[in-house]
Formats: sequence, structure tokens, C-alpha cells
Amino acid sequence: MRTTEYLLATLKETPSDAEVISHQLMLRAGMIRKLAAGLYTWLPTGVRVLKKVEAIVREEMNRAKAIEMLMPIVQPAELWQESGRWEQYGPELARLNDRHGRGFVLGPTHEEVMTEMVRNQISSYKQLPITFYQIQTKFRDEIRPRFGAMRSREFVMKDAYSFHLSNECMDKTYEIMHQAYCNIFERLGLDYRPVVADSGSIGGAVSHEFHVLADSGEDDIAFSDASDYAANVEMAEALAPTTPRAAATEQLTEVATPNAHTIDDIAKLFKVEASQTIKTLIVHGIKEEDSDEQPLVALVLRGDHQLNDIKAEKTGSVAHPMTFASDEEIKQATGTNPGSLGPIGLKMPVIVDRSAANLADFICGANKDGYHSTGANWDRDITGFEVADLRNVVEGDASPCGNGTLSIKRGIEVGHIFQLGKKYTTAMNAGVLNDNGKNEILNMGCYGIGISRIVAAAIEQNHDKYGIKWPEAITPFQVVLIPMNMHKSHRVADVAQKLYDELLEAGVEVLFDDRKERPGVMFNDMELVGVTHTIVIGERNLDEQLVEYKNRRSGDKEKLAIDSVTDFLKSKIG
RNA sequence: CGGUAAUUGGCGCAGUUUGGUAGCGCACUUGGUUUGGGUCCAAGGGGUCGCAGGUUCAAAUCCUGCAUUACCGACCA
Repeated sequence: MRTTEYLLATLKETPSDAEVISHQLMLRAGMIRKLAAGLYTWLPTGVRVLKKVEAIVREEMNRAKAIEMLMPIVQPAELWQESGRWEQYGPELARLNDRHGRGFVLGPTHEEVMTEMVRNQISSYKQLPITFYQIQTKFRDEIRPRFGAMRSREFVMKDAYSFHLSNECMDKTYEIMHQAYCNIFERLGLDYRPVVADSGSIGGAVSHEFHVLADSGEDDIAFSDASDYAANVEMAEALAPTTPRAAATEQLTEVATPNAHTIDDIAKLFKVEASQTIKTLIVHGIKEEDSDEQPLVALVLRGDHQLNDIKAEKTGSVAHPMTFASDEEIKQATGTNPGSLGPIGLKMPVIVDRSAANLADFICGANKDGYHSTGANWDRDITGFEVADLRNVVEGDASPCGNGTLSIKRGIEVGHIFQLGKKYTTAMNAGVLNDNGKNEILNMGCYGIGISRIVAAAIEQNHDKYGIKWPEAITPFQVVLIPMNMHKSHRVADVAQKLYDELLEAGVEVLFDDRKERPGVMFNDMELVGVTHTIVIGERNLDEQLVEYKNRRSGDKEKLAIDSVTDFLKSKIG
């Protein structure tokens, strides 16, 4: 490709609404342009990368014996009503009507269409197990699209679905797909981790997320320093402290604390660590049937810990989804305002986090406006409480796997695999005849990869102040040729042309910067676009029949004989 | 959806306080100049200042309403 016959579309300045580095660089390197909020046009350079990611995913899916197909983006509303997600999905599901007034949705995912296809086309256990996939555009009307291709409303996804009779068979395919995902991220050249995940609203039991590690990631991942254990922070269990609780040494004392309402205030006032204080959060409990009364539940954590709402919901006492009680509700139930709450004498179920339950002589609200209690102790001052894991793990916690301690890093979720079980197949009555000739509902697995998000994640992980540094597997071009002042030197022009022809002949994806630009402009543009292998052709070296090779990733430079360039590059590209 | 801010040629911004014929840099076109790290000079094309209404002799500027966009909070590949 010659730049004069291409659309390079690089920018010197960063459009002002780009926040994260991958978004900025994708705009500046001429990969994407915004059409509207969360909607992007992929320019030629962006498409070249996108297609390479797709190709790797496609190869590994095929290798895992998944079969490619293609389903429509526009899907009939009836299917979504049948699965129950027409109501469940909420405003993120974009709905529309055709000219006859019939309801449709823009597909945010394809479980329904897939299940519909399988119930019609697969009728015997002899056809199982079977896995289908597609690489296709999805639409999710996100509340807040941001970060460019990282979280857009329209995006490219690979989604796969497997079907089985037995759980064992589903497990087996799940393992195969897990391995296929590892192969994909390995080949992409990304630093990634599979992590144990919450299966969220899609449902089902077993689930893993695949995260690309990057500081700009939106998820916290907890790792063990001594094993392979990795889990989304929302899922990682906070183990009970192993040291026994200290004995009570202080008397319970009420202290006036008129201006202290937060944990920070209290810790400063009493000159103690936040970990010696307790915070009490009032949330909505589960309503009794045929009762209008809204029960409340008190959740108690150490002052320095954060509540994990998924864990709270799992206690069985807390409403789904977890919601905080309003100030009025709290005032009515406890007679005090939120800043002075404590577990002592509360007339509602009290659930105490394991770490908080291990404290002795701690400080908590006195349930009296403007007062806190010091020297509080469990069992002596508070009784009738329940102990559970309620908090997010923090750096330095013992790993739940039993080996090592946890550290926490940011990750970008680029893949997610689930064992769905029979959730959709039951709702949509998708079964096959088993070996007894009886109809049996199918087990289902689903496996997603965010193709366009991978492009952004790869940039987050591979850039410097000059621009992108592509992993070779997904580089938009394999080689760039940068001639110095070609229009003034026939020798430079001739050599550049010869190398270009040779590389094309050898099947190398080469970008020939044949613009009449000053060298600095070319260098800057090409470093921004981020192609690894660069050949600079200049008068300076031509007397010795040499050209210059530069590696964008390693920074290595060397001089090459003109005749050896093609072979040299072919060996580098592999 | 709530909170904050913004909206002026393709991009980045000034001009708004104090109303008086719309400006700068980048990009683009033409000519020249320069040539191994974003040259320099000259000429040129392109904007009814987000939209609607109001105040005024006069509105990018003041007032009202609406829209769009970005950032901070709950979902997800």
C-alpha cells in the first residue's frame, strides 16, 4: 500500500473528548472516528487491525471445533418475550418497530436466536455436543458509552454457544473453550489472566472472565502471589482472620462526637486507625410475602473495608438488588441519623463481616446523634448477630486458595465464558431425543470475546509517548518503507520502489510512505501508527548499498544490504 | 437517570466579563523555499458562532427553553 493511495488520517492534536490513551491513539493514528456517542466509523488502519484480531479468533474457534455461522442483528421481540429477557433487560436493549408495527430488538447478544435455531435444527442426542459461533456486530444502548472502542454502544463481538445433554459434557466443552481463549490471548501477544467471575445477569453457575491487565481497566482483579488463583474482586472470598479475637479490656463508654460523622473523622478524633472502628450500613431486607412492610438489615464492616454488594445479597437476608435504606427509614428505625449508627441495641438483623467480628475494644456509633461508643466488644455489648463475608478483599489479604497473599491489579474484560445450563433452553423449550427416545432439555454454554475491545486493550498495553507499538500478530502493516526525500533522489526512489515490489511479491504487508513530506513528518506519523519493522532509505547509505532497519518495539537499529532486506524481514515476521 | 462542564470552519482553541461587520494554530489548495526528526514565506478556499424564541437600533456575547457531547456514580465483551 502506498500512503498516497491510502487514507492515513493521522492527527497532530488529540480531540478533546478522548480520555484514555487507547482512545486518543486510535483517533490520532487514524483508526477510528466518532459518528455519535458510542458509535464509531472504523477507518482503513483500524479495520486492518480489527480483521487480524478476528482472524486469530476465527482460527482458534475452528480449531476448537466450533462452527461458524451468522445471525441477524435485528431480532423479533417474540423471542425475547419467550426467554423473559424482554422485561429483564431494561433500557439497554434497543427496541424498534417495523412498518407494520411489529416489535424488534437490536441484538445485544444472541442466546435467543441461537436457541431458536438449535431447537429447530438439532433433534437428536447423536448430533451433540455441538458448538456454533459468529463474529458480528452487537448493539447495547449503554447508559454511558466511553473510552472510544473500549465501551461503545455498537461493537464487534465473537459469541459462541455450545449444546449438550449432560453436565459432564458441558464441562468438557467449557474446558476446551477455556483453552481456546488462552490460545487466542497468547497469540495476540497480550498480558492477560483468566479469572473466576460472577456470572451476573446472564445466569448460570460456572464462569470465567479473561482480563487484559492495564491500569486503565475498569475491573479489580485479585491474584495470589503463590498460585494461579485469580478472581474478580467482587468474587474473591475474604477469609476469616486466623488469629483469635483479643479479649475485652475496656469498658463500653459513650463519648460526645458532635462533628464527627465519617470514619475518617472518627479515626482522627480518637487518634486510632480506621481498622479499629466499625461502620454500620443499613440496607433493605427481603420483604415477607403479603406484607407491605420494608424490613431493614444492618451490615457491619471494619472502618477501612468496603462493602461488596454481591456478597451481601448472598447472605439471604438482603434484598436483590441490594439498595441502601434512605435517611428517613434509618431515622425511623433507629432514632438516629446515619453518622452515628452502631450495632449496639439495633432492632433489626445484624450481619457482621468476618474481619469486623474479630475486633475487640472497637469504636462504633452509639445510635444517638452526636455520640460514639468506645471500648465496644462483641458478645459482651452486642449479641444475636450473624457473621458472614461481606467485604471486598484488599491487597495483602490471605488468598482464598490457601496459598500466598493477594495483590490487586486493574483489568480490562475482553472475554467471558459461562456455563448457562438450562436457563434459556428451558424457557424456550429446546430439547432433543435422548437414547431412550425421550425429549430432554439441552444444557448450554456461552462464550464471548469483545473483538473491538481487544484492539483498544492491546493499545493500552502497548504504547509509548510516540504512539502505538503493535504486537506483531495484529499490526496493521508488517513493514513500512520510509524514503528520505525521494523526489530529489532517483537513487532513493529506485531503491524504495524495488524494495516495495520485492516485499509485495514476497507477500509482506508493506506500507510505502511515498508522500512528498519531510523526514520528520514521516517518522512521526509512522511511529504513531506503530508498525514494528521500519526500513529507512536515504542517500546517506546508498553508496554502500545499505538501508537502515529500525524496530519500533525494541528500538534496535541496524544497517542492511539492499539485497538482503526481503529475506531479513521475512525471517523477522516469521 | 442524577451531579459537573462544554458546544465558535475537518481538528485544537481565543473572543462572551464591558453587545458594535467573526479571529488564531493545525489540516486543506496554489506558488516559492527547505530537505535524515512535525521547515519557512506568500496567496487562497472553508464558519448564518448547537437549535428555537426573546431583549435591543444592533447579539457569538444578555435572558428563556430545548438539544447534543464529555467527565463522576449503578451494567457489561
